[in-house]
Amino acid sequence: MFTGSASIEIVIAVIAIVFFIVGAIINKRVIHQGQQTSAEIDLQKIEELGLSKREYEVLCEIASGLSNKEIANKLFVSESTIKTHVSNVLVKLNAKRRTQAIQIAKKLQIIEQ
Amino acid sequence: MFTGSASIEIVIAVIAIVFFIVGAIINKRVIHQGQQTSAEIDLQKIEELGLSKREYEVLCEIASGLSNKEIANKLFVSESTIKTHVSNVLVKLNAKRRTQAIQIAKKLQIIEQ
DNA sequence: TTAGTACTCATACTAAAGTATGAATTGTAT
DNA sequence: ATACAATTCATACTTTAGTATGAGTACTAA
Repeated sequence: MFTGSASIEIVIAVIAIVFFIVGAIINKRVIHQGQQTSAEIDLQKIEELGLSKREYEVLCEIASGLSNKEIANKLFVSESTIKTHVSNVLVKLNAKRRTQAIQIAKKLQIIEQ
Repeated sequence: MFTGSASIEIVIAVIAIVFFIVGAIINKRVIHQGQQTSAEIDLQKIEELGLSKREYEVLCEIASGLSNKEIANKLFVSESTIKTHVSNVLVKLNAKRRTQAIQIAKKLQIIEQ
């Protein structure tokens, strides 16, 4: 009886430890995969903000440090078009400046860190 | 015997699942703590760039999305002083604009991501 | 077909950012 | 004491950024 209940406890302890470790390892792999593959951009939040495809493109170029003229050249449109997009982005992100828009976008996880 | 072994298996299964989850949770917390603590700002690179204490301060405020006037108010100096600092920061980081300075500073790991 | 949305562009403006120059002050190292 | 770096500030200027408004085009859903 003593030996029996003791062996059961050991078995349980071993199982507990093994699965504790397995859980930790699997969790680590999942997180690392997540870090490598997805930059974790919240696509849903982009839609919630009402950002159009083009506006989001412009936001990303702003975050990469480009001027309106440079963005215009890159996207093959006029600078005035970019200004329109930028203004819309600022309203939708509730930002006063493009630098603030970058910060807000990072916090909302809608652009790369 | 059937009921006995079955109940033991259930207990073992429950313990396995519980410790699997516990292992995963603890692992996640450890990782998150690690992300919080390590900001990994390259102080040496700041010196190499020749950024002064005040210039670096201004750079950080730029990155947080503030305007020159807002930075001036925060640091209790005139806007013209901030403009001087900003110009110096741009030269030292080899940036054309403040948005580009933010990007470069992030790549050099001299500001928070 | 029509209403709506997204994208485009222009013009005209105001505001903010950035440059250039010169200068005064302070603390520090030689 | 003096040279030096850092910080501060101003004035004048050019360049970007951002706002406001109106309008044309294209695509899509009702």
